[in-house]
Amino acid sequence: MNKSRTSIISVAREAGVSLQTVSNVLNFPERVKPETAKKVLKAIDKLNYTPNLSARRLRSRKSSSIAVRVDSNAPIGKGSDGLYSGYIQDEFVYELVRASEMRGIKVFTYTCELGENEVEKLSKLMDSGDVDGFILTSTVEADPRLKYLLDRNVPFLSFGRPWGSSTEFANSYPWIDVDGASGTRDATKMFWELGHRRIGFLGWKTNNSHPTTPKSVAHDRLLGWSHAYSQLTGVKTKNSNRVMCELGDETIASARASTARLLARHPDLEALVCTSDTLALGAQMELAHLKKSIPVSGFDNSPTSKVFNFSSLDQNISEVASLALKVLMGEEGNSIRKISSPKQISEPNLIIPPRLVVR
Amino acid sequence: MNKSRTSIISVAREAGVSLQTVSNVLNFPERVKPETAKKVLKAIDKLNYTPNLSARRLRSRKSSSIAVRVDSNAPIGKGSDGLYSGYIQDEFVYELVRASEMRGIKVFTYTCELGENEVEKLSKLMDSGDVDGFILTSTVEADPRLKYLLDRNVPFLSFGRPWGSSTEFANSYPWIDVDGASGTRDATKMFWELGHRRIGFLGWKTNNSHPTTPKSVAHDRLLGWSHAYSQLTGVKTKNSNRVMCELGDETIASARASTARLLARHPDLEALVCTSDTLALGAQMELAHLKKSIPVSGFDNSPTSKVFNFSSLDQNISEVASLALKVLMGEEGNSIRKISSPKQISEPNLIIPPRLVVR
DNA sequence: CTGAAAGCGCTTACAG
DNA sequence: CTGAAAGCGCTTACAG
Repeated sequence: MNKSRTSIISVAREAGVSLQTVSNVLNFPERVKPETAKKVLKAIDKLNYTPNLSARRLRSRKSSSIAVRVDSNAPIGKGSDGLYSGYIQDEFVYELVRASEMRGIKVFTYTCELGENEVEKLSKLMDSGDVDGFILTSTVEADPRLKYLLDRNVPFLSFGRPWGSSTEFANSYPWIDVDGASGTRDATKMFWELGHRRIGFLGWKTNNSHPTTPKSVAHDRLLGWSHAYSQLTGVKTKNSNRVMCELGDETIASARASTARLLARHPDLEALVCTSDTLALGAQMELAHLKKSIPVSGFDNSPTSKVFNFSSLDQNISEVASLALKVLMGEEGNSIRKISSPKQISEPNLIIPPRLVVR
Repeated sequence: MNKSRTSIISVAREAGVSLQTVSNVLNFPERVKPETAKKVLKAIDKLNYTPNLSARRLRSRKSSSIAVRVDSNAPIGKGSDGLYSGYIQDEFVYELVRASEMRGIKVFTYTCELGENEVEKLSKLMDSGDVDGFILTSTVEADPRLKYLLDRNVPFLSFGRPWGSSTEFANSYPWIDVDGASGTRDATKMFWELGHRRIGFLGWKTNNSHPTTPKSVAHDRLLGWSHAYSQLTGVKTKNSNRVMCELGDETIASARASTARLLARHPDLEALVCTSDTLALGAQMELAHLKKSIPVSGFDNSPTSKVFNFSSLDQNISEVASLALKVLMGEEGNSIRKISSPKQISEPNLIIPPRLVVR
């Protein structure tokens, strides 16, 4: 275990240079003459030297670390509104850790159970010097985390846009999100191009009465189908679409009931765009039960969609994760930059279209 | 942002004591007179002081942190043998982080894609002083991680016992696991007590020809049903059980085919114990297709089992996680202890029986 | 039980 | 481009 004794001093001695030169090779290679650097790197390799990151963090006053919350999938209806499946959440954490490794930063995880004060946890993580910023998921309107982070000018990014406009933070913080409308639009067009003409929609309940700007994930995905279908059929009346659409809960049972109702009204239905893989599975089951064979599409491209072989929309979580870090850290490098003026965020770039996977 | 300037010095000044006393209050409260401690705590509270953990780690030479790998669920057949579902893996990470918070330690996450050298990553994490130990999942025979960790005397624990006996590490490292046999036994007994007499089994393929000691997760769960059913029926011949059993892959399609074959041979089947929730779902679907109504049970108590309303076996991941830390850190405290003699591990305590959830 | 000093291993000014 | 000094904020010996 003499490795733990290998410090920058031994490397400097081995290479015949000063401590500072070794430090420069590690942190500012461009400041060091190539041949000197080579000597140092050789010594590092020979001694199998790894910098002590606590010392580095203490002195440099930056942790090169971020924190992300991990949630349990055990309770049904987790997260802000129970709409995001655990699959996406867990993939996001994985891709975030992966992207962070490529950027040379570390990811701390923390949890927050019902009733716990998450702001206090964020605050401790910051004040202890362990993290330089946060990645938020499942934000809600007037989220106390947003207020805390904005007030203290703590760098962060939210995966998920601010829905609703009543919140004071509506467009004042950095976020990245997946373009739900673009996804259901693509699915609708795909079915149309395959020759299907009666294309229905299965979605989640939403309280909004069809304004043009989406007010929730549920509404966003509904609008994608609605607009695309109106455009394709040339029928502009909202109601004509509405009757080909059923909204319910994120459960198999709800999806089956919705599908049954939809087919009762429209026995000539030819395809079904669904807001989630769960709903698509429910629809597929009900269709099988009714001996009908029409294609369905889901959302998330989860293992479920692969196993049950229906088309789905891949959220490109890997790209979302690396873009998240780009917002936090800039084009490259491994420093989390202070966000002094959130208004600089170029929002149009932060809505990622999902990728249609046809099956 | 003057909070970042709040150091132990300001606290000491505020409380009118020396630095060391403040440090003692934080780390060894028993060494400090109660009234002194009270003064100090008051000052800490007033100044909203949070210790700088990098400084603490640097000086004390311990990180009070562990690392765990996070995996993607995107590829089908992930992990060592594709048997553990992503659900359990992700729940385990969540529960581990949760348990760690209660112990006052932090959890770093890292990833490892195919072809990457995981040992190198472990080594960097240790040598940088960022972690004191590891939690391993999905270990395989002759796992290079085991060799590295054992050789270097790095504290670690594996979630998952060492299957197979050919490995040189077979019983020489600390692990914790779920008792698969106990689970399928309980499910079998439950069906028996409900009055069912012809209880079949759906499992994963296994290469082992029924020795008495289980050689894999697949085999372990098979034996649980097999032994319990023999005992209940009084029939000791292995073959009589064997014919009520079908083994295949962890897919819906395989489960449906197995179920169809089983029912063809045994039209009088009354219940079906399955090795996983996926298999149970497949069985349930095939049974519905054949208009049969017999109960099935699965394994993991995943959301799938809840949604499709069949009995399942909860792996008690929360308990597994806190026991994992107990192995690493002892009964209480927040220090990861060096494992000098692995033989001390009391293995019988490390197999956790799953909890049968009847639906 | 409490205090003054040393030092963990780096990086950051500051000189040359 | 390189070097000698200072110091990040703690905890750990070591005295009293």
